[in-house]
Formats: sequence, C-alpha cells, structure tokens
Amino acid sequence: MFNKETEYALRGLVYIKLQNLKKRRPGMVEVAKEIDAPPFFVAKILQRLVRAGFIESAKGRGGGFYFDNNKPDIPLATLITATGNDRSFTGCGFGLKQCDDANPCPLHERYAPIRDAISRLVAEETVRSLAEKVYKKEFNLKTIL
Amino acid sequence: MFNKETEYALRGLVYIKLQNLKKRRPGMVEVAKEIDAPPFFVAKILQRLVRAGFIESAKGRGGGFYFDNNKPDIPLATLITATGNDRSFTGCGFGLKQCDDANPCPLHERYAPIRDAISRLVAEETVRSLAEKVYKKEFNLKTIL
DNA sequence: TTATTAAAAGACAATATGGTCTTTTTGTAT
DNA sequence: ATACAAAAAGACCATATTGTCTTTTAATAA
Repeated sequence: MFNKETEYALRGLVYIKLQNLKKRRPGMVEVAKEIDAPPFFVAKILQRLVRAGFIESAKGRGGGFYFDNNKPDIPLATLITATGNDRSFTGCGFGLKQCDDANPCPLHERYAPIRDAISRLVAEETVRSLAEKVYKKEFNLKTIL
Repeated sequence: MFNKETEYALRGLVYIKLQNLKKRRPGMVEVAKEIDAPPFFVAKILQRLVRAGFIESAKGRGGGFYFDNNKPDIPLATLITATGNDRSFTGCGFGLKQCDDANPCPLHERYAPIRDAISRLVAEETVRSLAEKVYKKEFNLKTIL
C-alpha cells in the first residue's frame, strides 16, 4: 500500500500521539523499537516531520517528540501526501495520465469506487483517531508475538 | 497503485490481446508506442512475460507477440503477482507483518474491505476481459489527446 | 560550569526500480 | 545463399528508496 517512509511516519506519529495521551514524550530510540523499525531511519523521518511542522521536538535530558495540542488534528491524507505517497489514492489504476468518467480506462468502472473509498478513509481518519483506538487496547501498533 | 513494470505489462498484454482479436501480431516498437511507454523497457518486460509463459513470440519478418488461444485467460492477479506487485492487494495497510480480524491494526476495520474489493477486482478481471472492453471502443488504452 | 542526554545534520552505502543501448540469434522472403 | 526483420540477451546507467553511522548542536541536571 504505502512505502516504508510513509509506513514508519504513520506508525511513529500514532505511537508518539499515544504516549502523549499518557503524558509522555518518547525519544527516537523508543519510537523505533515500539513500531519495529530501523532507529536511524526513524530518526531521519521524524526530523523531516518536525521540519514540516507535524510534530515538535525537545533536545537534551527529558527531551523527545510531542504534538502541539493547539494545532489541528492530522488527517492521514495530509501525512501521506507530505511523505510523497499519494499515488495510492489518486490517479488511474491503469497508469493513464488522463482517465475519468468521460474518458475511462478499462479498469475505471470498478477501480474508481475503490480509490474513492481509500480517499475517504485517509481523509476521515487522523493520527489522533488511530491513537485513540490503540489507547482503548483494541488495536495493535506492532506485531504481537 | 502499481509500479511501472506492472503497469506496462498490463497495458502491453491488453494491447497485444486486442490486436490478436483483430488477427494481428504487434511487435515491440508498436506495443511501446501504443501504450505510451519506453520501447526498450517494454521489450525487456515482454521478454520476461514470454519466458514466464504468459505470451508467445515469433522472431523474424512478420514476427511479434501473441497469445496461445489454448492457454487459459490470465486474471490480473496472476500477472500482478508475477511482476512482484501483490503488496497492492495483500498485507496490512499499516505495514504490520501480522494483522487480521483477531489481531487488527487500527486501520484494519476500514482497510480490510477495500483490500478485499481490490482482490476481487484483480481475480475477476482478465487480460481478455479488459481487451474486449477496449475492442468495443468504450475504453482507452492510452491517453487520448 | 561540567557532564550528560537527546535531537539535528549530513555523509555514506546498499538495494530496487526504471530506463537505454548494443550485440546476438532466429526466422522469413527473395 | 543472402538480405532483412524482429525478438533475445545482456551490459550498462540513472534515480529513488531504504538504511547506517558519525559529528554537531542544544538543553538539562548536578
């Protein structure tokens, strides 16, 4: 579905949000371990997310990553677009540059509704909404053994 | 949705099938032009599809690519899996190794039905079914200008 | 003010993907 | 037989993605 960068960004932000809900500010080593991803790569991705304004960071003792509660909640679509993976819910399934109801590719009839369902999903779900699901213990952030 | 190799393979096979329906055997230069893809890359991909047994080829004058009508129709899923792109309709949207109804990631509830719809689409549609749609002039194989 | 902690920055490298081109082989027509 | 046409094979290259590591900067605690 998504590439690794988007996956790690998604899982990482949800983990950070989850910990923030518990009044904690996890660091990069902890985030990487808890979402089962390579630490230095996670560090790089979180840096980009800070620069892009999705999260805040604090250096030094007691530092870590956290969300500014004054900022609005982040829809998955925003995050996915920012990490350059929006091909997953935009564009033609057949790869045509121009493809719409008036000028459809042979997959259009059946693929367009699916693509629209993905669009709605990533527009409606947010980092917070996913974190809350995990907080209620009903969903996993990483594979359980 | 798919990577370039899968896209070109898909469009290429549909074009070849379409021409076969018209009793023609297109060559690699023609296929590339008609599906709007890089010729040498298309050549390489078609070679792989021949080796994998999806299509037949004839060298020399009057040669080109064609389907063996004795072989069964090719579901898109088969082609997509063969070109290594099945992540698009298998696996977890969140990137977890293990994710199912019993042990879901926070996207599972909404993503699983979408993934299943994609699975059905690629299982039910075939190279032939798409070619026939194009044959009936109702659908495009490449962007029209 | 010094030691410690943690993120920021950025160099570096491995692998996968996408793409181009030349040479060789095989088949057909004359 | 020879010329020609077209796929097969494979070398080569560019770029993107994924991942690793070292050094620097900034904050905090003692």
